[in-house]
Amino acid sequence: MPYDPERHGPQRIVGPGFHDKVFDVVVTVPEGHVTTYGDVAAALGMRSVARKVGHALAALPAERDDVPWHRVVNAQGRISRPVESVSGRRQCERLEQEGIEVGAAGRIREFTRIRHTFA
DNA sequence: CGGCTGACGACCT
DNA sequence: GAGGTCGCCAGCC
Repeated sequence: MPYDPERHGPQRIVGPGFHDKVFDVVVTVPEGHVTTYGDVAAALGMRSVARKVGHALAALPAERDDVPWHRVVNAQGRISRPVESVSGRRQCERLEQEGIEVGAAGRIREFTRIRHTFA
């Protein structure tokens, strides 16, 4: 069982430290492009924390709607959530909204071409 | 303080 | 390509 406000109390609004750094990096991903959890982690100087990048985005507060979380996918060029899930469908929508096509099983079309790296 | 948990990734069959 | 294994480590109990 993941987070349950009924049992664990109010959710932390703004994640300290690491979460904010993740958000700062993701904000720089240009529209029409995508990046990966691993690339974001590498941009932070910690290639090994790709999983934590995902965790940080999962905890993205609603008021941080300036963060283009939907442009972050996994290294296989797929969205890392079931397409049938609520967040999965919303990610597909927002991607296609800016011209990025999402194929079966959440596969990003032209992934290698539109992939953004932080050089 | 110690254990658990993953919006992951690299490797191997 | 499609699975399974193992390592990773910041937050949260």
